[in-house]
Amino acid sequence: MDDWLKDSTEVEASWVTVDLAIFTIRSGQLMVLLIERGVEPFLGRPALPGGYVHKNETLREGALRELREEAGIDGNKLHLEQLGAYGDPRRDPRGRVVTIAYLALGPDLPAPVGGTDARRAYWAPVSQLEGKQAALAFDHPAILAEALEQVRSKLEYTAVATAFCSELLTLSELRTVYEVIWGQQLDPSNFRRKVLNTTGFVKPTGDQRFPPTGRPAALYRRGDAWLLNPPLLRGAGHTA
Amino acid sequence: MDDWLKDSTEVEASWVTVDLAIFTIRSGQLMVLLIERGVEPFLGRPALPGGYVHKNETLREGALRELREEAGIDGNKLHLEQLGAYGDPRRDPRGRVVTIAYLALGPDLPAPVGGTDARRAYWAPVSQLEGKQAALAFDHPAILAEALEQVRSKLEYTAVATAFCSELLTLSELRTVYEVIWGQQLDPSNFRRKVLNTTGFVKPTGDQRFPPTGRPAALYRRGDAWLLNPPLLRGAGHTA
DNA sequence: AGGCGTTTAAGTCAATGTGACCTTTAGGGG
DNA sequence: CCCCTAAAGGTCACATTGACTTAAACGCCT
Repeated sequence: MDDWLKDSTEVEASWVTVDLAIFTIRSGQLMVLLIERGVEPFLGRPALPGGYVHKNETLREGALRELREEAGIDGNKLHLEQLGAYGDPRRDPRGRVVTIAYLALGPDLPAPVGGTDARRAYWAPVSQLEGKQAALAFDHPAILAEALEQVRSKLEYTAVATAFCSELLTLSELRTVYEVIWGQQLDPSNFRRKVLNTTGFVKPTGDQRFPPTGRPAALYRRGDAWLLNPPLLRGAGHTA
Repeated sequence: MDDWLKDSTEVEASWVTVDLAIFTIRSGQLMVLLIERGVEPFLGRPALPGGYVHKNETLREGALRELREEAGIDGNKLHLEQLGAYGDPRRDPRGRVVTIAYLALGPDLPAPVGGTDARRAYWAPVSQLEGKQAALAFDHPAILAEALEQVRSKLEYTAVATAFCSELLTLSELRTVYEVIWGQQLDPSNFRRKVLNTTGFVKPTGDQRFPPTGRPAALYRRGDAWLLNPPLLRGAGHTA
């Protein structure tokens, strides 16, 4: 943090980028936004969207800008949190590039518009990716893996699952979020009891939503609570 | 992540540093290692130890090196994990400096030797600091606050508490770690039951330690488990 | 209108985990 | 030998959980 070393040959300036792991749920699957790289290195390879941090913006502002530029997504409507920094000196063949990975979660997001420096952008099912992650450019396989574990873990002890739902949500929708991301069935009755007994997880609106068939579902909004106490642990689930 | 912008005036290279929040428990208190800055900016002000990342090292290697250089601590003996990146363009008056904060935890560590670029290094009780954090240089008050919350939170659902104990530990010592960091008394009996029922938290050695007075305590080592399932939640505690 | 399938909502019950509290055991020192 | 202290082990009421059952509210079909 001091400049006694700035002139030493051991220290060099770095390029700083942000990379985004953007997740959503579409057609019952957990999807991540990928781009097909339009420039070297890794030309043509799939990668997480991202780009250089500009001069006068914070890291978060940079992430929000890339979200808009590369995916055409308005960041105000989704959850954005920092995942971590990746700075292996050999992670980018062009030289030292430190990237700050961000995790973004949103409700069923629109098909992304092609980014500025990407041939195209598209939603990729995470399930299809977890085997052949080696296809991703740079150290993005590792970033994606950490992002996934972060999401799965945060579902347990925070109310982050509501970020995957629109403003008005039913308990079934919320349960489906857990089921899709954890890849495991949950007992609807026990899930309902758990969520409603956790003060501040969701708050009732009084309105209802009428599904194509079956009893109407009560509509809720996100509550004020962020930490779930006690947490909603995975495991057990439904043996069905 | 692409170089179509490298020449634009909107992008600039950055200095990348690591900062360390090193915690230990000394004389029944949670302590954090601070240095007194020997150079501008913030000369004379307390700060977290840290420094520039060198050319051919990873971020983690840089953190381990600073740990050695500024605090004289061998990083192999303590727990080191990344906390996050701090990159507000105004966080350092000299220009854009992105810092990667690391969290280090260790058993009762030696009095630190004066660092290379610091007037002196010393252990500061966290309790005395939480009020007047504004005294710290840069955005270190925010980094320290996040580090503290990270530690308090990780005690709940990981076995990280053992990082504060030496290789051989008693259940009382482990409980004291929780009590000091959470600032709350725990019931010894319930704590024992909880820890011993969590497979892999600690494993018995068969040996004993003889306190100055009272029944000898069984000695344990760290177990293989990292995630506690179910977690050991704060709250309740001992109403004594 | 009445029965049916479907989805949400609500209730039951045994097993488990937790918090509060008490008793026993194993040392050292007077 | 008794007392003090800290560790270890036990008890009991209560809350939470997982598995399962039952009731309610819709659309649809005949």
